[in-house]
Amino acid sequence: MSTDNNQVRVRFAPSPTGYLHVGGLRTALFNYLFARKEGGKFILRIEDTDQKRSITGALENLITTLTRTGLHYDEGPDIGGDFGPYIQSERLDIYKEHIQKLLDSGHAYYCFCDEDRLERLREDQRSRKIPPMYDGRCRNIPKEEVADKLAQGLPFVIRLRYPKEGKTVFDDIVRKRVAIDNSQVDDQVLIKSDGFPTYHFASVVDDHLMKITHIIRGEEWLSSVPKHIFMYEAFGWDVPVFVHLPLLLNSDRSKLSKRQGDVSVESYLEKGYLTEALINFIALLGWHSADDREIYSLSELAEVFSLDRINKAGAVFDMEKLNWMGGTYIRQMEVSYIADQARRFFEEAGIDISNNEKYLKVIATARDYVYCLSMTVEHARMFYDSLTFSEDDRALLAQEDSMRILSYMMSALEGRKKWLPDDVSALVKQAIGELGIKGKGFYFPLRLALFGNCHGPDIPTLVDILGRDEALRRLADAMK
RNA sequence: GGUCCCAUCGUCUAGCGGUUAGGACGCUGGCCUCUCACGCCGGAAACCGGGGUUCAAUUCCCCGUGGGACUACCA
Repeated sequence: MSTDNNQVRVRFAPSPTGYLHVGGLRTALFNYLFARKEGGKFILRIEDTDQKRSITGALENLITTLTRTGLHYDEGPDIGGDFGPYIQSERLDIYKEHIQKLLDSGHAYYCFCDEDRLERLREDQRSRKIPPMYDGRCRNIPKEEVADKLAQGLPFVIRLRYPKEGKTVFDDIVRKRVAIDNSQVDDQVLIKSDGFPTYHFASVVDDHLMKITHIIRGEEWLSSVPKHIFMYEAFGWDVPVFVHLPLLLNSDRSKLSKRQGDVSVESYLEKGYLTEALINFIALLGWHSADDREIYSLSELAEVFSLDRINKAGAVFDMEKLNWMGGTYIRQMEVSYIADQARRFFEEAGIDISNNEKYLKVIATARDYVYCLSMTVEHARMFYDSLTFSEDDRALLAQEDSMRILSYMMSALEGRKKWLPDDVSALVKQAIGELGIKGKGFYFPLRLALFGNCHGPDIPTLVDILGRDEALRRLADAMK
């Protein structure tokens, strides 16, 4: 597994919080697409440096979900790679080694302030309307005093000694040139009192060691870039290319959150949105090709994707359009593929689909009505469960014309064992002619008897799916 | 509050000085059809405001307004 020096290497670095956020999926997707487009490597790294938030099973779930969406990575915790380990909690020694360098060079310092003091400090600053920031109390403690406190076993954190003068100017592929005053940048905690690194420190160290060339992540990180650049330079490392993606938004334009609907990829998968549709939809949030085309497979996206067509403005996650795309995909894919994907939903619902020929026909019909696979079950029930009629339904079926239609159809169907759709079609025409009942007057009672609803597929399709015997049974039932 | 980012139909977006401002979702009219759905055809719908620059601004610059993000020993 050799890597040449200018090969693109990107990473998706989620923290295992229990589920994969759709915003995370978008970030993963753009990283994946860029890697594929450039013939580079896509790496999965787990950022589990917050012990308080670590959740058991979250890692496995994350990997399963990512794999299900087809975003296969080249290196990661479960498959390894040349730059592991790929889980930050397993890299503590590496961080320890690197923080010492920063300590030695004076780019970082020990801080013994406890959280109470920090909290009071922030409160005071807020009330005085000044930006809440560390006041630098421990910035210049003499070496001997530090050694003494350490020897006493006092709890400490390690902070970045960030310069307060000047400004940091950097380039971002999406934002172009960004300038931030150094006075606005805090002395970020790099190592927490539990010995774990914070995001800022761990990601800089890991991105360098893993030879990451492009950091593609959400816009919420934009304002912390100066801290990161400062660390790269303190270590004497090359600074990677930054690509800050526009945020995914709720319909009220706030950052997409759990409170306003489903944000977990799993929940969409559970409802049976096709991963192809979900990926395609997500790809169009913040990125667009030069032409008007909108339907792309994952591999097609990888061919046309480019960073310079990423938008700046946040994008509202619009369920209506997702649903449209879901339906479009379900109709566009092979029936057999949809049938395979939908199978588990039928099994969960306890519907016997062992008759595969029938099942395929049911799916072929149901897919015109749905945008996710779980919906096919509801549209298929009429073909499997026995029908129930409302009072109004009963009243319609009991009408004299209805009875004439049903008994006519019954005796006709009984007359022959094998009925092809064309034959049923001809029979229907004949019935209409002989009974002198046409249009809805004819079709509604008949469809109600066969399907349990006046609205739905045409009669030949219904008979074809049900089969002659079941159709007869239903006609008889409806006449009771 | 401070800093940073952003701004074309309701939503996702095309546009990179001169266009009847294009497409998609949704909405809507029609066609297909016994109905529903699918599908097809059409319609309404946008350049946040004010200054500049320019022969010419949706497009470039500035200010304003609005929205968002960040402002933790969370990521």
